[in-house]
Amino acid sequence: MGASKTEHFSDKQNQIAAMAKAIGHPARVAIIEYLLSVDTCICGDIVNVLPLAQPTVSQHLKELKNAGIIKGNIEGTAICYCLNPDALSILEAFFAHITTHIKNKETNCC
Amino acid sequence: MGASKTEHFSDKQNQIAAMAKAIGHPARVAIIEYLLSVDTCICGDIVNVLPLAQPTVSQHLKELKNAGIIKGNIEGTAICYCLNPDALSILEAFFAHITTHIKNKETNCC
DNA sequence: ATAAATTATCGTAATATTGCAATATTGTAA
DNA sequence: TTACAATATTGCAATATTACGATAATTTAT
Repeated sequence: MGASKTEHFSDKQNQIAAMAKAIGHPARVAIIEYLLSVDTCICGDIVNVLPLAQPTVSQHLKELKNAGIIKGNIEGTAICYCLNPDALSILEAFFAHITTHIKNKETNCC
Repeated sequence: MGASKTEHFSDKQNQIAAMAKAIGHPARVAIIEYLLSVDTCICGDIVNVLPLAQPTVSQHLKELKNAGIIKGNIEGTAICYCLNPDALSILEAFFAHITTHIKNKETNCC
């Protein structure tokens, strides 16, 4: 089939999955790391930094934006892309919750 | 094409992406949450908990295992699946690093 | 040995993703 | 207006993912 059965899972699970999926590509990890490293965040820079063609980068940016990981504002002839702290905080909390609770488990059998 | 250009990115970026990708499906988020909620972690339970057929669940477990998110041991007629603290710590550190550094940024322009 | 229970694998269909060339769109400058 | 620069969209080919029925493999119990 190829289509996920999202309706069978909770909103929270779908949200975490959608954001994780958006980060699940090395180019998009690279974009996130680049946006974190610069203060001014113009997309033109990103195209030059990544080893991908401009339409491909634009597509990756679109997916990150759809998932809420980044935000973008029109800024004249360029576009200002930035990380979205809210989305990344949700992911941080999710993984912090997991690692905290793993430690408290008695039977880590494997 | 459909094939990611993994060779153009760093090992670290590929590792983060591979793990995030593995979590990028609501069924696999549900599996992780379930493994976190129980002490004994037998796969039979998971099949009953998820709204998916047994082969599909088995496939999701395989992907989580390939990405290092979970570990599995043969346990008689069942298989004991557990979360892998090492992998989840890497992700936690990645997102903690991001959220920490976002706060320190001066120009969050969007 | 046989049967039952549990998980994995195979095969296949439907759909999604990745990547890029070509082209469109939008804003700036002359 | 026209030309230029930056980003988005379209269209397409190659590949990957998702899901499940059928079947295989493995272990336990009888």
